[in-house]
Amino acid sequence: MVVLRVIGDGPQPQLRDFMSVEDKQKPQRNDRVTIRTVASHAGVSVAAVSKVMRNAYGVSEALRAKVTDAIETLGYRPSRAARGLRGRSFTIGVLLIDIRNPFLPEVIAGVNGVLAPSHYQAMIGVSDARVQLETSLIESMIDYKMDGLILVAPRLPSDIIAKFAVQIPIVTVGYHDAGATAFDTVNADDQRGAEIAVEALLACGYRDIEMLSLGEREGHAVSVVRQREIGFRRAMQRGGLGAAPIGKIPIASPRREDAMRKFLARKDRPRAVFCWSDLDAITLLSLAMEMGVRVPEDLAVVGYDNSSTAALGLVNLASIDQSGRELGQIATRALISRIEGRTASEHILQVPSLVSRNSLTRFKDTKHDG
Amino acid sequence: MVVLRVIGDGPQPQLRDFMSVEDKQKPQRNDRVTIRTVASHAGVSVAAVSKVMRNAYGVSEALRAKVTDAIETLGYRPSRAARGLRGRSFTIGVLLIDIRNPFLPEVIAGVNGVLAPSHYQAMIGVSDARVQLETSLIESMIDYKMDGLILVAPRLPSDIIAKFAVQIPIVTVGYHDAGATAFDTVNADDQRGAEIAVEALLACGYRDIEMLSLGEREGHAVSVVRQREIGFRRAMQRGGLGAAPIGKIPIASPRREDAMRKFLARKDRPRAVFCWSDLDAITLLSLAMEMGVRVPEDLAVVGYDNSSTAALGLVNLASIDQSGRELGQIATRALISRIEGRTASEHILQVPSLVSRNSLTRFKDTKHDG
DNA sequence: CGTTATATGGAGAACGTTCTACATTTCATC
DNA sequence: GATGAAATGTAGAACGTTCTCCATATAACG
Repeated sequence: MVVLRVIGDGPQPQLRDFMSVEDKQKPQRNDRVTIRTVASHAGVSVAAVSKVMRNAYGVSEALRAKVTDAIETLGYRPSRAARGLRGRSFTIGVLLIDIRNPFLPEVIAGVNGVLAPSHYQAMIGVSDARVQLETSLIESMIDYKMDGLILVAPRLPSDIIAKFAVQIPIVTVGYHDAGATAFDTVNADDQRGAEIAVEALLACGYRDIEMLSLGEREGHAVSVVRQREIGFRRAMQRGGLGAAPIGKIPIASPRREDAMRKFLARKDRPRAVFCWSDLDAITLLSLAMEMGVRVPEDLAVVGYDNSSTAALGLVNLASIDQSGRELGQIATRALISRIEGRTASEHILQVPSLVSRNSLTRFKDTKHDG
Repeated sequence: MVVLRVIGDGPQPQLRDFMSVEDKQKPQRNDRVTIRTVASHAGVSVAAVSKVMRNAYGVSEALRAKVTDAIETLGYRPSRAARGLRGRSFTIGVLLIDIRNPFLPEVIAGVNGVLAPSHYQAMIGVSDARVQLETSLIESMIDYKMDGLILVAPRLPSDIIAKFAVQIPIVTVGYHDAGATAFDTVNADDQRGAEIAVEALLACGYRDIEMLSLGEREGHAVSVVRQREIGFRRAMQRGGLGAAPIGKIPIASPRREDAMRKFLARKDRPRAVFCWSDLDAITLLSLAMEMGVRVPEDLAVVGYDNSSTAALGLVNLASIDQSGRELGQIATRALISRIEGRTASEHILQVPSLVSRNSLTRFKDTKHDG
């Protein structure tokens, strides 16, 4: 019985009440190979098989061979759920906010690369940037008996993360709290990254430089946005340019482009801009083209993230590369280390680098008044 | 004890033998509220609390109130791992191949949107497009006792998916096997999408049209690539243009751009091209710009996916929109329906639409020889 | 061979929940 | 009040694995 439906429009099938699980329970899968099957096949006890699986002390080579042979013959795979109930589930949870963050594919690739040779598996949960949703997702991961969590650019306050870290090992990526004692942080040095951007602009001869940052909701010093602002100010001061003007792009979507258009339309628009993230920098480039602002002749632009879109010939955005892949790798190793018992916190900063492209070339004094 | 490390380069901490879990086991968390705590607090049995949690038959309002009150007072959250061992874990696994697929953020948003009001949680696993890795990830999800799986653009043969579908409810997205009886398929009508692209090109006056598709590894009729080719051929024939030339972009990365450059450099290059996916269409636009091929004057381009990058002013790619969000929603509802007991398979096709942009405008006979 | 130390494998309970069977209570009818 | 049907709440076992304790076997030494 096959149903083929074509949907152009029309009503969607109604989703029934989720809580009514009375009518049909999980069908019984009676053919699963369990630890009992293996023990029986190998002629040993269940506890012996478990000892072999856990690489526990007190297993002879003869027993190990018998059990391993039975496992291979039967194709036994332990239930992660059952394992997690008493021991380890060999699962690492990764929490992502905003799956479109250009950073993320690389981080995930880094995580998966480190875990690939192991028995660990990464499971990803995607949340919106709301404290309640993030909290709920972390709780679900704990309820799942995952062995540890990597939180990527979490928006939660430090004290809430610390409360969770009492329950489960946690490593954060893209979260600057070097004072945290209950969890680890792994970051690109976002201050240094912004400094590098400014230094590159200065080296190309620009002096009239501003930063475009993100609006007020990202108020905490732990956020990458604030860190990049700090670095921007420091590099501007160090470059002898006392003033360090920072414009804010509102978080609310319909007004972001308005703010960028206003920036581009300014009579006193600077000659160079460091934008806090590629996502916004690329939008800025698009609007600049639309409004007849030439990049880099009228406005040099440096972004942050070195996203794959930035590298497109059509976009050609100079950008700070924070190597998400390496951050993912480092975070994963740190988490495994925590799972294995380390309690002293570690805070790791990786130095970013600039990838230069056509949005940033040598400054030319090509005044275009009006 | 805080450790702060800055990494520019240098050796990474060595990852210890994962199988040696002897030295340190999961720290005991003795303060977790369990079903026993709730039962004790409410003065009822464990089974009573379980019945309330499962919304099972045979629960009085008085008992329900007592238990619900205790649950709220204690902040009880059931262990998903323990639940999955006998009943449902209320978890849906989503398997993604290639996290950069422009389709995916929308699909995930659709899935999460449907699940948000429920007790279900989506957990995502990311795999490379290799049968062994995909298989291993699906097995892990089964071992985790997830209630069902959504496979997004899987590369596995149908019979392997069917074998898994005996063990766990499965819905596929972006996988055209309308004959499958063991699992559901939810797709954009990729044939129709390609037809729409060709029809739009014809309507704009183009007659010299080719398709750029993906190379031979995507050989199965279930793949979206083949489906788009079928639609292309049909629409070309229907438009009275018998020949339906389809060029192939190799899968291997360094040679993809070579193939596109060769296409762009052809003396007999067509006046319009339908590209199988935005990812390659956007690269084609970049190379066209670099090689002085004007879009759309020399070459009109239509992509597929309506990715967010296609919408950028800098890119401005006309593209077929398959509404990943809706596909995610439909797939999720279908999966819940399967989890609740439906065994008859369903195959759902959603009609895509064209989003027109500057890469596709009215054909003008502006011959530029040489 | 006897003694001591160490290694090994298994019994039984734990982990946190769901499921089944059924004793008891409640409700409706005469 | 008696009878029968339906509703209710609980006891005990199951789910699949890990952990702890300890009886026994093995190895080393005098």
